[in-house]
Amino acid sequence: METSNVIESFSALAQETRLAVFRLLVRQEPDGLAAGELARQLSVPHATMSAHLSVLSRAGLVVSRRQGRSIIYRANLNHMQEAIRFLVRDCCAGHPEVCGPLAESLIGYTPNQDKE
Amino acid sequence: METSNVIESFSALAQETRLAVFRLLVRQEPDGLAAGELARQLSVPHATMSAHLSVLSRAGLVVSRRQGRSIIYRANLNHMQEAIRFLVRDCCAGHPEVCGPLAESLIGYTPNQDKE
DNA sequence: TCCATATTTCCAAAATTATGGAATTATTGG
DNA sequence: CCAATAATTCCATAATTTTGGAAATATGGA
Repeated sequence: METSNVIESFSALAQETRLAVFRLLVRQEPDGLAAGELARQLSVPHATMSAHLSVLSRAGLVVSRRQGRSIIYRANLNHMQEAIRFLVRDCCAGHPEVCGPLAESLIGYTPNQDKE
Repeated sequence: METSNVIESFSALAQETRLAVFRLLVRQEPDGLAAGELARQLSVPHATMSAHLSVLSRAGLVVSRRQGRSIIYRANLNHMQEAIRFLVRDCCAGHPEVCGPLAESLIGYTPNQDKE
């Protein structure tokens, strides 16, 4: 992933509604959610939600497909994976004391822990 | 890490100069770099760099200490680690097909690979 | 075809962020 | 104390982002 896309992706997630949308879509995988349903669940006007979805979409963080009258949005987990990889590479570069614990926490990961 | 700080951190990194500053500081660990040196190396006016550093600092991504006339900035790797952990938790939640490969690439990490 | 539903596009106002010269605040050396 | 160096703060301008009502576009069913 090149830095211009990294910036676009961080910028997309650096907004309350959009971060909430992305997190919600991750939890809805692999089904996704319709645009209107996202607007309703997050109490955001249609036009505003549409603008946010287009930002997330341009960044590559979500993908959409039409299904009847609705447009279903899904989180693009591969893209997120690439973004994380970018951060890890820069962050760990020569600093295994950071990388190590991260890797451990990934290995020991169990889906049940959901605390902040 | 709470979502407000996550947003602040992403927002801080979602800007060309600031992302460059952070990456440079990671490579300079653990010595850090003076504010003026950062401005010079990245060809940014002092006042502008100072504003960017204060954004990174407020987000917790960098820390600073005075040394004589200079103020030395360092990357806060622990903070970055927390930010990555947040992403991974949301991204992997119930999706080991994403989490697994990430963990592998962390385990198999060697500092020499530096491709984009 | 006509109507209801789902979304997006248009557009303009409000809010936030970025920029950088000039002034101000610290620190060190003579 | 004074001059030089290093940074930050002040402040105004420019640029970008966010917001959401109203209009336009697309789809499916009667």
